[in-house]
Amino acid sequence: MTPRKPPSNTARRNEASRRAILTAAFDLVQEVGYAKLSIEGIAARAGVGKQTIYRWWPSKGAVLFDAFLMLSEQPDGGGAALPDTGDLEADLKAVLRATIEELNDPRYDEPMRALSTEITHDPTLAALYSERLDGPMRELKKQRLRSAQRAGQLADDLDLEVAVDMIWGPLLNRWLQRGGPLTLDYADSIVETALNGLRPRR
Amino acid sequence: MTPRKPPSNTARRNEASRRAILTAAFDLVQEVGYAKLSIEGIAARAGVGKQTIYRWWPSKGAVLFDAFLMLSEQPDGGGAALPDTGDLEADLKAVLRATIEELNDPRYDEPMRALSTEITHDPTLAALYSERLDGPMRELKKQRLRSAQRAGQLADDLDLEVAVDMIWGPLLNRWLQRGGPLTLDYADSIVETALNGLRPRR
DNA sequence: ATGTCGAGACGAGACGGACCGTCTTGACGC
DNA sequence: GCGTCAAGACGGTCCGTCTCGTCTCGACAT
Repeated sequence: MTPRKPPSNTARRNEASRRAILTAAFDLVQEVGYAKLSIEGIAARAGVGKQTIYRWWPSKGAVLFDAFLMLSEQPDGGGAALPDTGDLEADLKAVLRATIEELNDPRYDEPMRALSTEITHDPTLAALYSERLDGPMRELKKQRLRSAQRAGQLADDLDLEVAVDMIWGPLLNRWLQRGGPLTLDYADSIVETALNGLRPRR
Repeated sequence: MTPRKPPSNTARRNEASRRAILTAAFDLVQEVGYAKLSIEGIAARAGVGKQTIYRWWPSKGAVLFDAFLMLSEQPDGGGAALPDTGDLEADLKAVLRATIEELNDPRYDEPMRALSTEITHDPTLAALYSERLDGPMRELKKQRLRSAQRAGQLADDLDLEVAVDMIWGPLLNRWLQRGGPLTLDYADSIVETALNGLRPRR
């Protein structure tokens, strides 16, 4: 029984193949849709042997995840902060509007749906996503809310985890479940309603 | 060229087979998971020919949808209303807690995730879901909120569509994306925060 | 009423094709 | 020489279509 090391020997790894695979996966899922995305298709599109994919990734979802990871690490040097003009409501509306436009962009819609689906059905991938992709972005959101909280614009005893869910949850849920059109007005309504609450204010 | 009627000839349809297929689909997806759910498996489990499934349903998702439809139409005579004791906050907490316990129930978790995934990737199925399953439930929610609105417990100019999203969206999104544990405390926090808003109240 | 008959739905499963995940080959680079 | 690489063969599963022989049903004639 050979011990068979885990595939952590990343030294000899071909970086060009890795990038080609991730790019092919992202492009393919957008073109053919989640249901018809296959490892064979990714390998063919990337000009790569199937074994090269199976050697380095445990599942289709893991490939997709790394594709997103590559895109998210690409821009500047790390995490740009959310806008902080002092006007919390305007800042949140701007961010939510941008999110909506990204979700409505056909280049990202299908790939993100695919990743969401993999996360839905794979707790391991979900943990990875929570740590590497959603986590940092979520931290930025909480940071912006904390700033507002210090300025007295948010309740002192507010649970920021819940607050983030209250603002982005409705949006993401409507998008994933196709519960209605994602319009800019909708973004504004969410922000206003979240900030003011459902009860009458006088 | 024979006119060949559309398959609306439901008269000759075998009701026993239909029920066996839907039951098998629901049970199987729970046992083997969404990824390994196959038409062949459903047919075998139901003791039915594959063609009988392909004859009446256009996709695996449609079968799953009908399985949920059968379960939802099973209980009493239609739509039981949401509790209305006059205490909106308590009523909403009770409903959300019940929802959480259902989402945490392993008998329903996997099947509902599967249906959600199909909806995510199939707009036709999403429309059907919105009309036949989510729609009626959503109507009950709005009805309860309207009652509270008339009692002056909710803002007069509140958009009830947005309000429903604000209350149930965060919960469903956290569940689907595995963004954290679904606890009863979380349900309470959502309700309280949604009602009061993020801003300080004085 | 009773018998005949055609149309469909039915269970079963054969069929070609797509993709799975593993394994083998020979070339290349460290 | 050893591990990765591209390429692709391999057995297996499931796809969606199709072909069987059986059955149930309704229409029509007797």
